[in-house]
Formats: sequence, structure tokens, C-alpha cells
Amino acid sequence: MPRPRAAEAAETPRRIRSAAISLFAERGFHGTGIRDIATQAGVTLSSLYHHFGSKDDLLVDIMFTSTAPLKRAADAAYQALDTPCRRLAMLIEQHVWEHVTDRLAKIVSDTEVRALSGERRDRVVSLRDSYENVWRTTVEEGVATGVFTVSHPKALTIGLLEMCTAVSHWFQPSGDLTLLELCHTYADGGLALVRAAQEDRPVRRADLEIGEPTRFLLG
Amino acid sequence: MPRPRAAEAAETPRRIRSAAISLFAERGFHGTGIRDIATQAGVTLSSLYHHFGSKDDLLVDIMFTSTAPLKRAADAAYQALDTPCRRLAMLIEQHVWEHVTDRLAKIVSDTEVRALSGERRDRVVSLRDSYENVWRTTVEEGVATGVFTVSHPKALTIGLLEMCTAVSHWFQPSGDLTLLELCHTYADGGLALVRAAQEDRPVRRADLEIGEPTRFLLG
DNA sequence: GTCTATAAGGTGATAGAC
DNA sequence: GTCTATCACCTTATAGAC
Repeated sequence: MPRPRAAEAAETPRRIRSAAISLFAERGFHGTGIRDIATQAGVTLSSLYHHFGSKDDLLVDIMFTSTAPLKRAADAAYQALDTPCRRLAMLIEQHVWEHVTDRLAKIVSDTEVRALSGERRDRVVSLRDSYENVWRTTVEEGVATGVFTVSHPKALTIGLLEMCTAVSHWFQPSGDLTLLELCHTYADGGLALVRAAQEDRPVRRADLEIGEPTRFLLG
Repeated sequence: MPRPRAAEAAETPRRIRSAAISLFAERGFHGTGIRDIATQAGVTLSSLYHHFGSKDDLLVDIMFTSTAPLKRAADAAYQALDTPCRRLAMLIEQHVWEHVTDRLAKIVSDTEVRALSGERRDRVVSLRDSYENVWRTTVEEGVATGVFTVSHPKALTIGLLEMCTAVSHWFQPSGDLTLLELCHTYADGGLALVRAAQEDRPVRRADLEIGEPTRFLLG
């Protein structure tokens, strides 16, 4: 018994998208030819253009397909959990989890925004901003209630986000460190980070008397 | 009185390098044409090829010129300071300082390694590894002496490094937050991070009962 | 050291048959 | 929906005069 035609038809764009993701992640958007994608997907050039209007459209499609689930999960977690600590921990763990399980698409989403321009770029940036706003809101509410103590919340929040994003570039699960352990470790790290200005913290920069950062840089 | 000829001659490659840095940072290596660089530097195409053997050579030159001072400063700081806390704080502050004051070259160094291959790539990666080894060694010594308490040192060290690297992409000095304050804030953040598994830390992931990261992701 | 001119091949995208 | 063939352009790099 043959598969339904609709399922067969939907298979081709999926293969094209998958081929584009791995090539864009490895060589970059401008480093990848439209022919390379077609070849790796096992279709001809014209077939590719039948499913995607342009190379730019293909990139936008990849970015939305990659970012939208993360935004949905962030909204769901924010709604379901009830304290800044719980929300931030879950945001961190979801972000890390997705950036490992869907790592190639995440690399493309996080490095190739600059390849877009105009309205296409605006839509992608807008979705990413709405996702990051969940993080920012969570941190701000933690600072407002006093459970987070950090001297410059915005700076550390974006730093924390980038730290979690970067797992796409280096992490490989092993016996030493599974993906789940990585998520837990980064959640604890993030919670420590947003309390970095706690008064009674034992090790603080100001007590070290190390001078300023330019001390070994100039000359 | 005219300038010395040597200084005039050395000015042209400097202008070429500067033009290439800003274009590679903005559009990426493959998104930048060799003609764009020549035009922005105010020289002809052949003049560019007289100073740099190829587009790849130009990229390698940029990466070495950008990374070498950071490695030198890291070695100097490691030698001059005497505890893991002091060394790590200074490594963080130097890294952040350089990634802001020389931000375009750092963006190129950090995102375009994939554009290289073969021996050129090996040399660049080798220099970067030797720099990161100073960080790794510092964290390991802190763990060995017990002043750093972190469940997975490698994972948090590379995360911390990426967090500091990312300042190139977003930070702009302002009245709210100067570059020096950013350096200090990140040093304190880093010190909090490498003590994230401290037994008596008040807010810990395990106490939050939030479930696992897939809770809001599947379905 | 810098120039003009050009080689040699890759690029995104389309036309039109089947 | 998929194919072959092709257009118009852009790319890195080099040749050879001055």
C-alpha cells in the first residue's frame, strides 16, 4: 500500500530544508551555493525553486521553524511557573536543551541574521526580540522582588543568554556529562549569576586588589 | 617636511586591513567581495593583491593581529597574579575590555574561522586554543585548591568565555554602564559562576521542583 | 607599487518542455 | 512537480604596462 500523496509531497521541502540547515551551519549562508543544497537534498535546482521562492526565503523559513517553538515553550513556562527563580531556571534549561537537540538550525538562526535585510530581517528580529523579552521580564521581576541581586541586570541577562546559546558550538553528550546534566548545571550557573552582587558573597572582585583590565594590555 | 617613506608605505596595508575588518564583521567573509575592500580602503584591486597574497591570507592576518595581544596579556596576567580568583577576574576583564575596544576584529575572529581550511585554519585554531588553555588551567587550579566549587568546570568555563566574547555584539558604553563597570560586573559574575555548586548557596535548581526541560517543549 | 584589462569559473534565478 | 538548458552577472585572481 503506497503512502498518501500529501505525505510524499511534503517530504521534499523537508529534505531541502534539512540540507540547507546543515550546509548553512557548516559553511555559512554566503558560503553555500543554491546548487549545493539541491544536490545534498537529492533534487534539481528548479525543483528547489518550486518549493522556495528564493535563497533568502529558505533562510527565513529555517529561522522561523527554529525559533517559534522556543518562543512557545518560553511563554508556556512563564505562565505555568510562579516565581522568577523557577521561570529563569526553566528558560535556561529549555534554551540549552533546544540548542543541543536542534543545534545546526540554531547555529544558522544565531549567526546568519546579518545575511537578511529589509522586511525579511525585521520579521526574524521581531520574533527573536519577543523571545528575549520573556527572559528580560523574568529577570526584572526577580530584581524587583529582591530575590535577584545584580548590579546591571540587562548586561548579565544578555550574557547569560549568549552563554546558553553557545552550547550549540561545542557540546557533545558523553558519559561524563549528559545533556540533562548540562541543563541542570547551567540552570544553577544562571541562578548564581543573577545573584552575583549579593552582599554576603564570599569572593568579590573589589576585594582582590588586581588593578584595572588595561594593566597587562597596553604597551 | 614629508613623512618618512617607510611610514607612508606601511599605511596602505593598515588601511586595507581596517577596511576588511569592518566589511567582514558587517557582511561576513563570503558576503564581502575583494573589490569592496579595495574600494573602501581607497586602493585598486591589484594594489591589494600586492600587499596580501589572497583573500584567505588577509583573513588570517586579521585573526592573528586580533588574537595575539589577548594571548600575551593572558600570559602576563597569569604570571603576575598569584591566586585562581585574581587570575580569573583579570582574564575576564581583559577579555571583555578587548572585545569592546577592538570589537569588529573580534567579531571577525570569532565567527569566520569556518571560512578557513587546511594549514591556515590549523594555525589560527592553535593560537586560540593556547589562549583558552590559560582560562582552563586557571579554573582547574581553582577547583583543585577548593576555592572554585563547580560540578562541571569545563562546561561552565567555556560558557563563561562565550558570555564575555558576546559583548562584542551588543555592548555600547553609556552613562548607565561604562566599559570599566562592565568589566567589573562580568568579573563578579564569573566569580559567582565558578562557585555555583557551593553547598550553602541559597537558591539552587534542585530545590525548585520545576520538572525537566522537555516539560513545555514536546507536543 | 600602482595601474588597466581580462581571464576562468561560479552565482542566483528563470524559460519552457514534459 | 520535475526536468534540461541557459541567461546575466559577479567572483577571485593574474598579466603586463608604466
